[in-house]
Amino acid sequence: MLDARYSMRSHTAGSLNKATVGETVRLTGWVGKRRDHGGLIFLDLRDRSGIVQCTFDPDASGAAFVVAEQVRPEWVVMLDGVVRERPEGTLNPAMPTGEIEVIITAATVLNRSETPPFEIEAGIDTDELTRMKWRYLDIRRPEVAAALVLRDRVSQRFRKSLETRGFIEVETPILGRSTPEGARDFIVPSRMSPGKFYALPQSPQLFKQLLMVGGIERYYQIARCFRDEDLRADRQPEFTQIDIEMSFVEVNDILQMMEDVMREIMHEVGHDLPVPLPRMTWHDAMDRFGSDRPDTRFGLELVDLSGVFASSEFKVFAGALSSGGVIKAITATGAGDWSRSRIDALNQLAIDSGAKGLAWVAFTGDGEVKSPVSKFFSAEEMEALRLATGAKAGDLVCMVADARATANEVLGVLRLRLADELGIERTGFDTLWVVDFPMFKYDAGEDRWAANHHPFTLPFAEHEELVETDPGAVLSYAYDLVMNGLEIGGGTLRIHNPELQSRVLRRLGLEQDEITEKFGFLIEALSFGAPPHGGIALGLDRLVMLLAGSQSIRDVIAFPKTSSGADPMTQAPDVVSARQLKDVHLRVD
RNA sequence: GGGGGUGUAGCUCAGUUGGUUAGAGCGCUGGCCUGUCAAGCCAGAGGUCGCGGGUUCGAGCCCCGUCACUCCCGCCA
Repeated sequence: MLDARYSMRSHTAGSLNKATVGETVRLTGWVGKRRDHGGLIFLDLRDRSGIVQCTFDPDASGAAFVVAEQVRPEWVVMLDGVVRERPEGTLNPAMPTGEIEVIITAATVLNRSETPPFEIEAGIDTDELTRMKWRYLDIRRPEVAAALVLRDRVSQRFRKSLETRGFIEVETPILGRSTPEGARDFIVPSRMSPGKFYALPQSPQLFKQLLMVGGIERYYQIARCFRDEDLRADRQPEFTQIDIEMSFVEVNDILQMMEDVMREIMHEVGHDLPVPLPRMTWHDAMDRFGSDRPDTRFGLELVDLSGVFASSEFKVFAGALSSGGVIKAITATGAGDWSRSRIDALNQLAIDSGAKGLAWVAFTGDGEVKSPVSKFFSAEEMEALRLATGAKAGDLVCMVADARATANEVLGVLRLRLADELGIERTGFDTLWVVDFPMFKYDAGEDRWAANHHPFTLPFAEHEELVETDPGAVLSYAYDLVMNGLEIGGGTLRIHNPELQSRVLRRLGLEQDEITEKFGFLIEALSFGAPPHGGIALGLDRLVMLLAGSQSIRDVIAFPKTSSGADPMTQAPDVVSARQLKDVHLRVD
């Protein structure tokens, strides 16, 4: 809370209310709106705490009145005056300070201001580029400042909650080494080691594990992370993780700790989080929602129709089933009378998402059945389809016949689109765990197995031997925290056995000498009595974005970057001098 | 790397089939005004129509290229 200590002011603007009526105050801040009535001037004074109306009456001070005539928006002023109740009929209930005003007796201009490129007030609709170019002006706007305050409260509460549970904050290096796997690294040339480079951390993953080997037992850090990948509304090249690691724990310990901490965070900012949170296996999430970060605030769940069409004459269905695939469906309640072009758009979305096409049956409001494929269905199959999907008149059944993973993913994309188009309202903070992720996923493009979370994830003990023989079947002690269909955190138990760690790295296609070269320090550390350990990292930006009700993490970052990774204010990135390049032994084309 | 959207006054936008001097609201400047809070009234200033090229008698509008912003796919352990 901003207060008047250590400052030129006696009070903050937002602190004035009926209780301070009669007090003589000195305020400092920025000039907002000015309403000049000729013989009387109203001026909104804004500081971080809020806005208060200051009234300039020549009868109170002729000199102050002259100043008020001259000041313009965003000038910085110091105002002396007396708080008083507003006259009958001039109260402003829309303003927190709307019951009072300050009659100004002396006014000092501390600094002048150019006319700002956009108006400094809530609710403006200005291009983000303009706002970013003068971000310091944007930050003066109450809603931007409020987002930063919210972010501060969340991180402060995190610190407090973790500190009271015996965690200590430890800083880890920003200049680290590049390791294979994961995102593209931001790299930093080394002056003292010609031709060699540091990498900025994608996360403090290995260092926090080494802190566990170091016996710290409970660590956390509000850590900046860097990934040189393309941006999105919820992705910036640098972002902040609440990074946590614990020793001597099982999955349940970490999830319970996180739930307790999350409940305290949410409480801090005025929301209830009922714990324990629901837990859903990755397999169930994919099967029911077609996503590993399901938004469970609405239904439209996926239904398996493989049984219904087990002996289908329809070649597309029969073919999918005979090659080990499935027929799955989603019932769009209320879409039965959609136009053909609207359904065609869904079909295109399905194709773009990897399906060969969308088979659909529309049950129109007046009891008709429209479908390009129903002619291939028997009456019994049609009836079974109705039963299995629960489709009624006015509903649209969308079906995908494909490999299970493809069918799930396509319908998962479709499900979200349908929710949008059907106007399904999604409010609140829908929070759950998705657990038991597969250890590996097959990268068809590179024809190799990749880590699903990261290469340090502990596989299920009973699946260890499958690492070599059937990697796709290996499940792992990995978990994601999902809120409103967004991954806001994720973690794993870690491998603490050096042999197992080497086996996993080999599975990922690394040669032994490469493992020794790039991960030798880790394997060696594990060989010196590494405790069982695990942890989690929360995306602070995304969490605060959701809490702020924003659509973009740029809204909750003080100085964000554009989608091309540039900062329009400082013009970063920029060229450097020939001398700087020479120092770090680089030549640029 | 690919796809969609956007780019006209400081800001948000309109701009017809290609046709005279490119408009509006807000903001800004000046004037009037003692209870406004989106103050009001009057007057005024303000334009590289993102940039480059092309078609045309003539381009904000059509074509080609390019840049920027934004959303999405790829990518993001």
